[in-house]
Amino acid sequence: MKDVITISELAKLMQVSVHQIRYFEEKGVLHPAFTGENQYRMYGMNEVYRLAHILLLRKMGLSVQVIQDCLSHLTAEQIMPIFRQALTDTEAEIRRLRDTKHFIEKLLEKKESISQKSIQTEGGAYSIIHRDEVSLSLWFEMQDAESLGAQRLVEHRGNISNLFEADIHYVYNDSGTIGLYTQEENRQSDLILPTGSYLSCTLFVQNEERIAKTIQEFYAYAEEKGYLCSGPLIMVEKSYLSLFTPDQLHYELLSYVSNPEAE
DNA sequence: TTTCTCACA
DNA sequence: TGTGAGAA
Repeated sequence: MKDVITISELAKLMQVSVHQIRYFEEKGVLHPAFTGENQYRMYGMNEVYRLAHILLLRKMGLSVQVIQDCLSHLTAEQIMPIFRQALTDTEAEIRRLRDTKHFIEKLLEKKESISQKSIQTEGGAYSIIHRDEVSLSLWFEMQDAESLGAQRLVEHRGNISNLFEADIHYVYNDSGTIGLYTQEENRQSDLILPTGSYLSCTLFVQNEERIAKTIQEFYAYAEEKGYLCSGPLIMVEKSYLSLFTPDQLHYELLSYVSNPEAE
């Protein structure tokens, strides 16, 4: 009696699916020790080790084709660069996951900080906040808020990575144009928002038409409270916050205030 | 239970 | 690179 096991026993032993074992066979990397009269595949210790190796290499991200090469004809010298590449790819994957982790942390942080915001009015939640210096790079300029469409995004794509994952700053210039700025690491700085106090209004709106009205209300509020606003009006779009309320757009209006102690 | 095949993500 | 379903 030969010391062999069936495919389902092998699958259970190595914690893979029966399907997967047959798939490896189809690709030529793992063959049964022999096939019984009933056409059942039977596997021995050699195959157990072979499968263990295959699974290790799969874990390293190698394709089944490359695994086949490694386990058949390649020399140790030929295998080394393949493993070095696997290391490089793994490091890239770790960076990607770390970025995703940072994004999720930021998401939760922002959500919580907004929930705690003060003075709720009809138009939005107003507060005076301190902001550290922010360096922005110009993405592109447009004539008015309505001219931002999908076509426009496609035109200017490429200049920017991870669109909509980061804050997008709309800066209203005196000339009437609107500059779209992003906060990109190691890019040239086109606009510096100085450190200091800002009047902030966070708003969640169903449609964009509401925004123009809110901007008026924003300045009316500042005047009523006696705040001296200077510099351009900045509107920060936080599209990722819509993950919490998909039917609403999330913005923060900001204006530098030179007398935060007013009121 | 296992095999094979086809469709599908 | 696998998975799911169905028939034998």
